[in-house]
Amino acid sequence: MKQEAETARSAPATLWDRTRQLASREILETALRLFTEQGYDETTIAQIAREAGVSQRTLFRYFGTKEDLLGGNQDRFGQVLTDTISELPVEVGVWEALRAGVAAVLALHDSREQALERFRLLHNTASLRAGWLEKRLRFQEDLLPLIEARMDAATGTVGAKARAMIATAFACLDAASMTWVDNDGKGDIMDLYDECLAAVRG
Amino acid sequence: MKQEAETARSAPATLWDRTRQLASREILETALRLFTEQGYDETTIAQIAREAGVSQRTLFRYFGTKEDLLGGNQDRFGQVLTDTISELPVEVGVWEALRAGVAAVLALHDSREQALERFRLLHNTASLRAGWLEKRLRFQEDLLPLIEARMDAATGTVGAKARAMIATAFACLDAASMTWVDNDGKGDIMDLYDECLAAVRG
DNA sequence: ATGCGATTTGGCAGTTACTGCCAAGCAGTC
DNA sequence: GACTGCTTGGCAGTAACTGCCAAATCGCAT
Repeated sequence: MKQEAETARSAPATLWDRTRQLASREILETALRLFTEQGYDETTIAQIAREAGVSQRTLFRYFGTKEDLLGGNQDRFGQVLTDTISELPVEVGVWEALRAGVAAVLALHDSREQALERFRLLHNTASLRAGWLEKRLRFQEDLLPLIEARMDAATGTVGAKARAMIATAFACLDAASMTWVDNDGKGDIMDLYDECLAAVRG
Repeated sequence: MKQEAETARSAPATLWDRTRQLASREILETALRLFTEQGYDETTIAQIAREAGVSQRTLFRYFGTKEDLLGGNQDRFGQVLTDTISELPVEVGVWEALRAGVAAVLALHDSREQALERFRLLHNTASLRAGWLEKRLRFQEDLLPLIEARMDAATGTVGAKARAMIATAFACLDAASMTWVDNDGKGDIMDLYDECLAAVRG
């Protein structure tokens, strides 16, 4: 759980780790292929396991839930988000900080095409949307102290305001990515984000 | 599906309907009691059915999913939301319209205590939050045309901006209700909502 | 009140995601 | 080559949910 740092590319140490890595990739690719081919809900774990050549039990050991099979492990998003913002100097305002966080997360995708495919899958599958929104809510809560620190703690309900601002940033990201998908990936998401935020802030 | 209008209080027509109504209430109350007593995830359908004196199969015929057992059928929220906003004159601005919609939905709760209990359950149960957020997203999409109509269609990406504004309103409602629950229901939610929106649009 | 037709109910089996348990297999070490 | 220990696979079980069929129940006409 710890040695899979950044160095894992060239020194797989033991054969075991190498096999693990291989199996992991095989499963992930199979899953993603099937998801895009026939849809998320229509693809069963049994099918993925069968086509990837492993048992269901093993599959669940690699990826705890069906959602984890989407790849680009989403817990990392939260990590990058908080890291990015916490590394910013305190002089940076709330909105700039949030924008930087959003940009950092978006930069995590390998390619424009991959991002588009993921967003499309996400926006078109109810069960996925639900899980994603829930996970994101947790990220928002993690961000709370970081954002509160950048507000003048004069007035009383700082928590509520900070929550609202964070949630608004994500709301703009949602609106931007939805529109982006609707336009088949034309233009830049961050531009759309800025446009959305501008519309909200009057 | 149609005769359960507003008149159903005193004229249950046939015995069947009366029995149905009774069973429905019995199931709902049992479910809500168990949910608040031992938590949503820890309560099984089997237990609810057993304690309500019906078979699981029948329970699922009354309420299609476990979430439906929360009561205050949430599809009605979306209805009230769109109805309220669509009945407003076009001169009313976007933010006022959204505020009116939010207020109307909040007014749907029977009592402050009931609202508090529901919000508490919602905010403390991950699986419920996920489902609720998803459902809400659909409401937001339904609202889109209504809100777009109130914007000057001058600039290009009206859809994105409208989505962002709608989502922001809900974001503020979220922040407000969360804070409200944290404070054990002290104060008025709409006041918190206004505060949040002010902070965002600051 | 009796019987008929329509509806509701309950039980049973099956599906899907997911977990615990235990035995068999295989990498790495001596 | 035998031993140690991680990994794997199979099996059973759970929880939400659905389809199917037979039995109980209701409403109504006779």
